[in-house]
Amino acid sequence: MPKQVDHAARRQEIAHAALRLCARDGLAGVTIGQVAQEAGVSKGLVQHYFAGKADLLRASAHVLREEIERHVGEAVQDARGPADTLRRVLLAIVGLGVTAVVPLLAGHAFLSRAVADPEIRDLYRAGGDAVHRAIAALLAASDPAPDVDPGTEAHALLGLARGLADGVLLGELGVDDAGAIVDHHLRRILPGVPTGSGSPSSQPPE
Amino acid sequence: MPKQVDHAARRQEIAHAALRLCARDGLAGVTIGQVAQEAGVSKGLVQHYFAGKADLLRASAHVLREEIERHVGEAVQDARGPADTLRRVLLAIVGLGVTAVVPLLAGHAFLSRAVADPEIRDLYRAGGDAVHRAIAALLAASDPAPDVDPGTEAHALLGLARGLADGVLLGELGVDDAGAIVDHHLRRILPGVPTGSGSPSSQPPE
DNA sequence: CCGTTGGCAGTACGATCGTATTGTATTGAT
DNA sequence: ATCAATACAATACGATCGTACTGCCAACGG
Repeated sequence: MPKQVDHAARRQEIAHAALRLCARDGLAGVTIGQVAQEAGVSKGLVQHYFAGKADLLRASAHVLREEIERHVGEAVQDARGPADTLRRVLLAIVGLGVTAVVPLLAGHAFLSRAVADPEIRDLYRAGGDAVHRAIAALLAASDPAPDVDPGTEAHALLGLARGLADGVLLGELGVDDAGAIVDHHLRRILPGVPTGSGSPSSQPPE
Repeated sequence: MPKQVDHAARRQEIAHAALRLCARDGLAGVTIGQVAQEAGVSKGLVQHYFAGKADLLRASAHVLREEIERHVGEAVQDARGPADTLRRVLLAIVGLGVTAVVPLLAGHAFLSRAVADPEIRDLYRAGGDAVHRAIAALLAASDPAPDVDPGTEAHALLGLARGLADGVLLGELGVDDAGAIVDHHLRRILPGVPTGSGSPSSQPPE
């Protein structure tokens, strides 16, 4: 047996390099050679770990999803109750516009590829549905206003967060502004919770 | 003098072909040759009308913006008052997910290019700001609830509409669902206006 | 201790890209 | 009628792409 390396880890490293390139130059800038250079390995090695460019792109899309889920998951880590969790999830999505520009940008780039690639499209759908279900469940557990339908409101919340993230990404508004909008919206549909104190996106006044 | 043709019109035709390709195959699928084939002209003609690929892409981005503005403009055409206009604008943006998939998809593809190309980035910023200002003005003229700040609420509205458009594009929800969400949101901040009757996106019951 | 297996780099090759160049047809002014 | 300018097509060319192929080195099993 030869030297053993962590196959999955190597694939992740290379996929990460691909995502970085994707965010920097767009999907068109993602070539095998560029990816190899960005990852600091040889072109041949990329071939060794990926069957082809399509395989690399698919793996990158998966890594991309995991990356975003990790970001959101970290933000939720020490939440106090479902309402706070919901708030943190939405703020995390909005915050992607600054804290995770690479995944967000790469996500947009891949969106145009989701048209041609059914697997990536399904990945998007599955990811979106999962977030939607999670938000709806969180919403239902936060004793919302009586006229709020969790499923519908979850779509509104998710849409709002995604749209605001894009706005932040383009520099149209700041993260704080977007966060305030989310909080304002949440306060309307969650009458019971207090005004969102202890913002998780900025450190408290110590 | 040689045969005279409408230079601008020819450029628009070719740019439109580029946008169609962009929506179908993503930005990576937009090559001079493919664009020429899609437009039904020779590769040399594309060169004749565009200084290079970058020029073609820039022009396509401009055409893309005009296309979206045209779509929204048509939806607003026979609106009754600022509140109705605002509603139609938002529904038009949301409706892009089905009625103008090509511009919307192409827009996403170009977004990743806006990172590398300052001109396209400025185009995005300018377009977003213009829509934001328009929405804020419409909002202020619709006698909103007293606790509504037009500028902030415009960001929320625009974000919501954009996010919902993406959701519609990905098939997460239908246009009608998204439209209902927009209406619901509008009803909350515009207490004076009646429930949005006469949906402009679907024909009335005759 | 050695051979086989897999990590890894380098090169080769056909296809395709963007662009430069050349050629031809057409039209309007002289 | 002729000339010049332009629309348009076709080809050529260098660069780069993705992929295939070859070779070397390291390390575990026997």
